[in-house]
Formats: sequence, C-alpha cells, structure tokens
Amino acid sequence: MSELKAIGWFQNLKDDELKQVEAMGIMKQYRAKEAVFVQGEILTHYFFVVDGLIHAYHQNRDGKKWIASLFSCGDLFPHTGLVDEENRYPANGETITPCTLFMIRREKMHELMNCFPSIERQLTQFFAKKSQELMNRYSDSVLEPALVQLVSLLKRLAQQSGVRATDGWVLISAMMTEQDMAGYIGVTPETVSRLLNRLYREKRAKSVGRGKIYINVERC
DNA sequence: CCATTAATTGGCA
DNA sequence: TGCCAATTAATGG
Repeated sequence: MSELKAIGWFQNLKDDELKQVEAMGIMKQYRAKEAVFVQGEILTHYFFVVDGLIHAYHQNRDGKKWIASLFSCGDLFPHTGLVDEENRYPANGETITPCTLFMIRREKMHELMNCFPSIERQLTQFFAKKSQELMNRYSDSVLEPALVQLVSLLKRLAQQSGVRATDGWVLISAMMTEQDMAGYIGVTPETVSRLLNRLYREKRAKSVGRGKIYINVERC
C-alpha cells in the first residue's frame, strides 16, 4: 500500500505519518473512460494520481468538448476549493486509461494540510507549476500552428509515460485517442488525423496500431 | 458475426 | 483549418 510514496507528495514522511495519511483516504481503481466527477456537482473528494491518465474537460450543449487539463502520476486534482471557497467541481473529470487514484474527502484534505505543513508547501509549488504549464499551453494555442501543439502534446506524453525503445524512439502506449488529442489542442479530429499522418510521412513518428505511437525524440 | 465508435479521405468554404 | 459526407478500420459484445 505504500504506492503513495511513489507519487512524490509524501516522500519525506516518516512511516507512521505515511500510514496516517493512508488512513485518511482510500485507493480506488478506475476503468478507462470512467467518470470521476461531474462539473457543477458538490466537490466532495480530491484525487492523487498514482497511475493512469485522466482529463478534466468542459462541454457545451452541442457536445463539443474542450480538455482543460490532463493529469498523470503525481498530479492532484481538482485545483479549486483548497485555497478558496469554491465548493463545486469546475469541470468534468474522466479517466482516459485505467487508473489508480488515491481518493480523499475534502475535509480530510484540509486536515492533511494542517497536519503536514510540508505538504501544504508542496501544494503551493504544484499550483505554481500547473499555472505555468497552463500559460505556456495557452500561448502556444494562440501563437503556434496545430502541428506544433500536437508535437508538444506527444512530447509531454512521451515524457510522462513513454518507454524508451531503440535508438531515439520512444513508445507511447496507453494513449489518448485522436479525438482526445483534438479536444486538447482545440482542433477537429480530422485535423489531428492529417497532422499525425504528416508526422508519419516525415518519419518524426510512427504508428503501431491504435493508441500506440513511437516518436523520434531527436527530430521533434 | 453485428453494432458501435474511431479514424481516414476527398471535396469545398 | 473547419465542416460534411462517404468509407474503412477497430473494438466490444
């Protein structure tokens, strides 16, 4: 059960403290494409990602969806209600791949911060990092063409869950679908499909069946 | 298998 | 690039 140590937040805790933290929440398994929370509902729990990929997205009445953020191992979400008074989920949370999440009630989360100041400091750093990521992503969405944004996304996935293969190729498995990528970048699925095929032609990436892509780190 | 969903492709704005 | 339509591929019973 000490999977918690692996996610970064609790590394400098003593064993008994770690047990104390484990007792404050529960480890939960999710299947792929399973809802974790719904936008607008009362915020009852926070989630630490132990394993897997989750997205938070907004959706309009036509069903168009925009992925606000991606969470992988070591991330904590949602990001509201901890240092402000917001008490509803700001977006829809849904797993992309099968996931293992450490789930902790809101009240316990505040208790956790009070009991362990070191974790509260990490939270501040975490927010700063996420804020920076969001700003970079937004500037890319305005300044860069979709191809560049797609490559950035693939690089990020490679860095987070990629497996090194032979000579400069990294395998990204357990991938988002192309629709997900489209939703993240803010373009249509057709565009993503065409851009990916372009990357394949240019030998900057290659496909290994659905959901698995090799990317050439050097050329990207 | 069939039904459903995802991805591809071509045409046109 | 986006949107639409027509196919083709893949996935899950």
